[in-house]
Amino acid sequence: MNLPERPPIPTIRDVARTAGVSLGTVSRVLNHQESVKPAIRARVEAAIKALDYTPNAIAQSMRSRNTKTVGCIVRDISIPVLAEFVRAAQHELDRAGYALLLANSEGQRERETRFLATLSVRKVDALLIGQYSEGDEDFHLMLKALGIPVVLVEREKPLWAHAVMVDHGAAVKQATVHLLALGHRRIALLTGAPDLFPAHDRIRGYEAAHVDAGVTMDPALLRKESFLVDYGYSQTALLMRAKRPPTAIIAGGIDMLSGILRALRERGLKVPHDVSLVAASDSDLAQLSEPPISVERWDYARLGKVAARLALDAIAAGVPVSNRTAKPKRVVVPAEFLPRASCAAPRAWH
Amino acid sequence: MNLPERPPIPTIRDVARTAGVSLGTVSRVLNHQESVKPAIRARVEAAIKALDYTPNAIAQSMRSRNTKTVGCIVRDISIPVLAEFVRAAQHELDRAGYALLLANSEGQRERETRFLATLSVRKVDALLIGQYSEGDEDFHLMLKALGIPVVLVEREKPLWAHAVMVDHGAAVKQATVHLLALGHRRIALLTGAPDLFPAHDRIRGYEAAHVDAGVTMDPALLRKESFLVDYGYSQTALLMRAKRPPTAIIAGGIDMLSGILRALRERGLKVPHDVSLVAASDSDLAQLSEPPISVERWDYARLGKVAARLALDAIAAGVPVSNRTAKPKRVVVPAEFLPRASCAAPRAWH
DNA sequence: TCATTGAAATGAAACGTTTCATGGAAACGT
DNA sequence: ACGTTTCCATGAAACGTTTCATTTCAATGA
Repeated sequence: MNLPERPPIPTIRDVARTAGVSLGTVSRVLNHQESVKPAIRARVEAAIKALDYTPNAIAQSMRSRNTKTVGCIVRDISIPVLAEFVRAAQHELDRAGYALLLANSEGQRERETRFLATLSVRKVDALLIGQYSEGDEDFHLMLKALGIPVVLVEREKPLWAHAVMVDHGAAVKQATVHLLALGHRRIALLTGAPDLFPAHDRIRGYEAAHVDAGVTMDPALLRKESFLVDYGYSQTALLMRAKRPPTAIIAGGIDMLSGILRALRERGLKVPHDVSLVAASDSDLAQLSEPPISVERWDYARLGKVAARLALDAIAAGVPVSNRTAKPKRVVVPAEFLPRASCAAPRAWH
Repeated sequence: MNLPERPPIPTIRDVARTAGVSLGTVSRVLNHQESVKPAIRARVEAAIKALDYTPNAIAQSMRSRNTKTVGCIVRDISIPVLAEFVRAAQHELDRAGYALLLANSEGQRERETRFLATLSVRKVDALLIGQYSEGDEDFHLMLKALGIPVVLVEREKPLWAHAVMVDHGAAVKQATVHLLALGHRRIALLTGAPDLFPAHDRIRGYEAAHVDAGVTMDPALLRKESFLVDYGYSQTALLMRAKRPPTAIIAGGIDMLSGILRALRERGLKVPHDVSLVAASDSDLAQLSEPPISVERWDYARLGKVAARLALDAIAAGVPVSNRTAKPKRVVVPAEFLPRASCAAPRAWH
């Protein structure tokens, strides 16, 4: 019978006993590295080695009231740009000894709130989140109630939170300017609800370019209801079968490109012959399409790294909320328009 | 001065006091739901509501010695197939009240071992891992030392661990049969080191198809050193400039397609005119390429779901390792070959 | 030489749960 | 009415740390 008993995991108490010192001393050797005589320190370290002791992070968290863990809620980890974000954030957190607790909101408020509760219970030290909607005051209160630093990803509200965002406005403005210069006068922009930062920032760039060029916009070409790939598909299909279709389409959602391409293929439309195209993020698909697709591009990994750094800094700075000295930090990552063969003069000009 | 003091977070003790019962009773109301009189239960629940009490997960973990957390180490979360895996796993774990702690190994043994240590210290309840190398005995010992259920992802060793894998052998065999039937006699397979399951399983299918058809293989066409996209690029370039290039290429790495396409483009080679092509996973790129690329396909999300289920079941089953009654479970997710226009008869036959 | 100091080490008290050995009361059989 | 069982509820003891008020002890100054 007698099962091969797994030897009990040594505790700090065992270390203290082995080294012939007190608990407190061992603890000080482990952490603060404060005043402890070299001779004693050596004894303790020898005991640690001998027992192969590692501190129990749970017990440490229990007492010290921090978990060295950061939560992360993103819309969909399977979107390459977001995956890259998570990857970079995890890397940076890891370097600081922090772990990443991940969840997909799938763009659902209900999943977001549920996960917020989970994170609250688990006492994570900070939160990275790209929320479902920016306007929801109840949700802002829930965030505040967490009592931990919050770093918004591509969101501006609530105003008290830190945030990291991409300069979509600049990139889309460049793209629009480029298309206008090519002679396009009917440029469609497909993006999400304008209460979300990436949408209204893109719209801002889109409108600014038109205004600068003195070109009036057709409101029917500004589609602003969803970032999702299916929306890219359906709106492209809709627009291209309209009486006056656009001569160019700017995708304003990071994973919209495939939907748009599918819709165009199904109607037998050629890029850029029938319509010019700009995607909202670079990807293998954009690069290897025939022709290659122009894109809005930024440093995806940098976004994650910056978000992680904001979180770590805020944790280090201590009590964040309701401390009026601590101004929220806002970092805007630059973005640019990268023209490729998918943009050409509209057909009428040929 | 006086800062707006955040009201102290209520503990189980406060609940007990408010409800006028003992700690143990509250605990029983919260967990086991064992015998506790309806009247008392109601009092306790009222107190919980009144105080807006939520149990502290850290303290629970401390005492109950489980963290309701599962660790996950993957090569690269930014590879869509793996992202989908993680997403599905997280979803399934979440349904069971478990959180997912994520790390990228980036295919480096050093990062794997470091993260293993992190997970050990944090006392996760189980681990999902696609290791860097299968043969490493030291690493197997480290895994065993964790003392928790381990679910291998696309790996077979160590033998005592649970595992979930994809039936690459069957899919690649189908693909090879298809190509052979089209008349191809020089089919290249680009894959990873054969000590890793996805590589040797694919090789098995590749060889089986050749043997069945009585076609002898050219060992020079079997490239088995890496799953990485760069390897796809370099080997394609190499093979296509050889004296006797292959007439078909099978990608044996989930993110290799873009590298192969790039190499072909650079040499001005057309698919399927100059070379037929099969990718190792489906993707927007494969579907929207001109022509669409044939793929090995399986249910990516299912893989993650199954892995999570194996982990949860193993956790529920209790002490897993060194218990000879508990046989490791091995689940093979079916895969199939999906022919598209990228496969055609070799040029000589035209 | 003797108080005085400061540094170094100690021991006990938290942290917020779960669990377990008790205890008390109600319900039962005789 | 009395012992026995059953059912609920209790209170204290863990779990493995950190921290803080003490104690110890050697070094310092007068």
